[in-house]
Amino acid sequence: MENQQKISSDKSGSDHSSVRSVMRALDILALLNEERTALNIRDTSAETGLPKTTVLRLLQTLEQAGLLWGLGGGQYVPGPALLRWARIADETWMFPPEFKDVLFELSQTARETANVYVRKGLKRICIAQAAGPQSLRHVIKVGDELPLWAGAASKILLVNVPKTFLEKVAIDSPKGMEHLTALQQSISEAGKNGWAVSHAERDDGVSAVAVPLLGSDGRCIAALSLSGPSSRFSEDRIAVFIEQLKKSAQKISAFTNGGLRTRHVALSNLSNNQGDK
Amino acid sequence: MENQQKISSDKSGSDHSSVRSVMRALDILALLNEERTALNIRDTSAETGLPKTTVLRLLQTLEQAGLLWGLGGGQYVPGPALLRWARIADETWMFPPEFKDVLFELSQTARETANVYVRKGLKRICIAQAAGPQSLRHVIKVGDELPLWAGAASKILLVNVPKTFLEKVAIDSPKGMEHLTALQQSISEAGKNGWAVSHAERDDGVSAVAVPLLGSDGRCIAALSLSGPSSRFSEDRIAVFIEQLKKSAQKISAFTNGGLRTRHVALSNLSNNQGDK
DNA sequence: CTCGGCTATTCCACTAGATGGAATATATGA
DNA sequence: TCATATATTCCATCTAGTGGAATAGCCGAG
Repeated sequence: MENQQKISSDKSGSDHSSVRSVMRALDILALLNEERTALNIRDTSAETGLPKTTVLRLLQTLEQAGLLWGLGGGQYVPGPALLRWARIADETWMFPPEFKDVLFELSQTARETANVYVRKGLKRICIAQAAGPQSLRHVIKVGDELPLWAGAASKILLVNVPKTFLEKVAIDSPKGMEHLTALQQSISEAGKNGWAVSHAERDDGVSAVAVPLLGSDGRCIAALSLSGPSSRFSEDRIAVFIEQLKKSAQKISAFTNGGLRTRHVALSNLSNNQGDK
Repeated sequence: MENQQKISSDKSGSDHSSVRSVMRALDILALLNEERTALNIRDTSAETGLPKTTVLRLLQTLEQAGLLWGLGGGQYVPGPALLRWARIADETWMFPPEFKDVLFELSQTARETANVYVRKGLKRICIAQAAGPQSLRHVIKVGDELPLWAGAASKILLVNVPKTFLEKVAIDSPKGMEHLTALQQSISEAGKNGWAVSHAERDDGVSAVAVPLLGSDGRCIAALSLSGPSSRFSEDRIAVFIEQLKKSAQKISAFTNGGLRTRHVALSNLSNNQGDK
């Protein structure tokens, strides 16, 4: 469970067009995770709501592409082509070692999980993380997509976006449009304070604190957050977290010259995909 | 160049069906590699032969899925969803550390690149490798797909496959069906000897030696090879290589109990996807 | 060994939806 | 400013993906 990330359900700003079969195929692929490492036709069909015939065809296609490896008997496991993508992903999204160091250090001193998120359409995506040392910890993995309508990091990422976009975010939330005012409220606070907190907004019992990572132009390019069980996020600890986060953010800005970048693209270029032109 | 790996051109045994648009989308994605980390419409259109309109739509679809990240202005770079794939790939295709150790050791003592290949349809795929120490070396990356009609490793992987399958392999080669007899010849030799060599079969100036990795049932589940410039593959060095390869293969068999496996699937299960039932 | 239930796989008529040519907008540079 | 090259939108056409139904294949129970 937990994996409700049907990609195609991403009714984002530019949801039009998009080749259906491709989306479907990728949705199927997205069912895989660390626990679920094999797909069969019946379950896949049930989980996607697609007719078995269609599922079969798509699975076969993915197999031919090497993304899945068919074991026969309707069993499909992650295929070797993924290794190629892994290489490219690691290559492209490789951050300077200092970056990881700072993240790790932060997770250790705060004793909570540290994450970095960027905004993408109506989602935020975890692009880096360091797990906290405690056995009860918040687990988010690199590459995971989370909604933008909840969480401390979201508030940071939404500072200064046009209202039209906020409306889309609100619609995406369970409460729908009613969520808009609350959203605006907390975002403007985040903008004023330079940090944001959240308690059980998406998951029960999970709290988080986040601060922005700023580019050289002063614009927010990503959010740095600490998250864990609400029981460990008391008022005073949060104050401490904020200081630690700010310190870490500063360190990162320092060695990146305000230009956190992937292997080939400055991250600041990436924040322009909202649906606004 | 070098990257002629149009996935859809894989007219393998079960080439039927396959959703075209999915294949096309993945073909486009496959244009990316470590050098080429951005796609625009014109080039992509030219390289795939697809009309620009179609390319645009597919790129947008891939963007929505998070596999590409649109920078605007027709520029697309690898997206964060790849990170998720990378995680799954690493998780699934993780081999025991000893395996890598043996590979590395082999590459150092032989001073050539060591690779492990498995067969998949009409291709062989590199699933592990350790680069040789010399500056002039043969470079194959994990995840790369190579043809089955050439190379020492191919011969090893094709021992004991039905003739009908060999015919398909031959057809896949540049020489077509004429290649069949030569293929059968070298394969039967490989079967007898327990090793195989190749000189400039696919790339000019590249030679290789390969031996099988055997499963507990004695069946070949993968090929272990050393490859490099032909100038360093003289008769006597080859003899040495064979010994080193055999020794390494034995070590691997030892700690894997003849059951080299990915995280969730024994590799021996994977060799059944040929087109034979 | 056979039957019953379950799942994968093949078949095929239908039409949703992908396609791509042409027109338009946008950026770049002279 | 115009010229050129590229991205992007539009829409009539008809391919090719779809999914319901029928078949084949696989256990496990009786």
